[in-house]
Amino acid sequence: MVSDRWVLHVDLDQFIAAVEVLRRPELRGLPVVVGGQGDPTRRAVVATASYEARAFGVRSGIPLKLAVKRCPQAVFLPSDPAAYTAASAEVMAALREFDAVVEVLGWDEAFLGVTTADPVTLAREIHDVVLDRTRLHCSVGIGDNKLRAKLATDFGKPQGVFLLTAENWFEVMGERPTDALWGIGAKTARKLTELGLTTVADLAAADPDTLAVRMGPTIGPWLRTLGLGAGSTEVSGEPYVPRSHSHETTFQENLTDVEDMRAAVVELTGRLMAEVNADGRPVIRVGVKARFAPFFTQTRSLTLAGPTTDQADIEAAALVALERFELDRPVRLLGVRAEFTPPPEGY
DNA sequence: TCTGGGGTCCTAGGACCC
DNA sequence: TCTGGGGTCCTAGGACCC
Repeated sequence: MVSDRWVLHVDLDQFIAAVEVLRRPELRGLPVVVGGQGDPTRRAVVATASYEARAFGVRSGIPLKLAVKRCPQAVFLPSDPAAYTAASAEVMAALREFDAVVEVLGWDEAFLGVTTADPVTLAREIHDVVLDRTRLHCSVGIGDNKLRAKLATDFGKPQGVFLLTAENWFEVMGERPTDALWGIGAKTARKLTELGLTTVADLAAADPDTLAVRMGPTIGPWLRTLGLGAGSTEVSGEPYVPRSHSHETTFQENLTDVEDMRAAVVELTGRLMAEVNADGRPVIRVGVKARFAPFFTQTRSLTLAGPTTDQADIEAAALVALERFELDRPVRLLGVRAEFTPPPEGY
């Protein structure tokens, strides 16, 4: 019999830009670029660009300095995480109105595990309810597993619905490059090309043992399952248990004075402790990240003598890690990370 | 043009122990 | 004498995602 269980992937359209336009209606229809402090002369990258700005080649992740070159008339706005968190909560509340298991993936996306004979109609209802409750548009991907649902969403954008299953997998995805898959980026795609695997269909037909030798015993065979469109169907509504927290900052001017670096690490640790204390779980490991000029990143980390939430212990560990770098080079970024004890099995 | 910030998971080498 | 094998922990780095 045909199962009526489906995975839906809901993804808000240009979420951050859309939230900004909601509170500044005069910006509707204009190229809007959100990122950093909203100052395109500073070191920062684009968080989200409106569709109007994307038409000029402005995309997430590019430096603001490049964005302003490509689209000088764009409106640049500072990133306001609190506003996006609040809007996200409204979206997730709207999704929970449905008879579905909701697994939140980020500010602007979630999986829904549903049972229905008509997933397309349900997907349209989800769009309409989210729009009604939040005035934000979304797209919905429908799949017979999470991977296919996630990939389907992009074909539905904007404001659309797309269905991707075992039935149409190779028709839709077969001739696309491997990095169209969720989990394959530029580096892996290049390695696969060296193995003669350029398309999703190539990857699906590849020898798992060859992949294991070249890509690793776990990742190699897993890559082939991606090519086949296989994936988990388990949508979990369990509350998320973070494995770590971190804070990092890129300096507008590189630091060269070690005392300034120590002060930055102490400041970052202080901010980190606010979240550690909010979580109330002990820290077992502390790491420091340094990015040296021109753009070279290293990490140093250490396991604490025992699990602790003591700020002095954690700060001391961060400073020990900092001293393990060669600090006679200009530093453009410092970060501090705290790792918690792993959650018990089942999370 | 000069490259953010917050995360997750995997790999691999060396230390250490039996 | 110059040589094992397995298991686990620690650490650094890589890749990916939003």
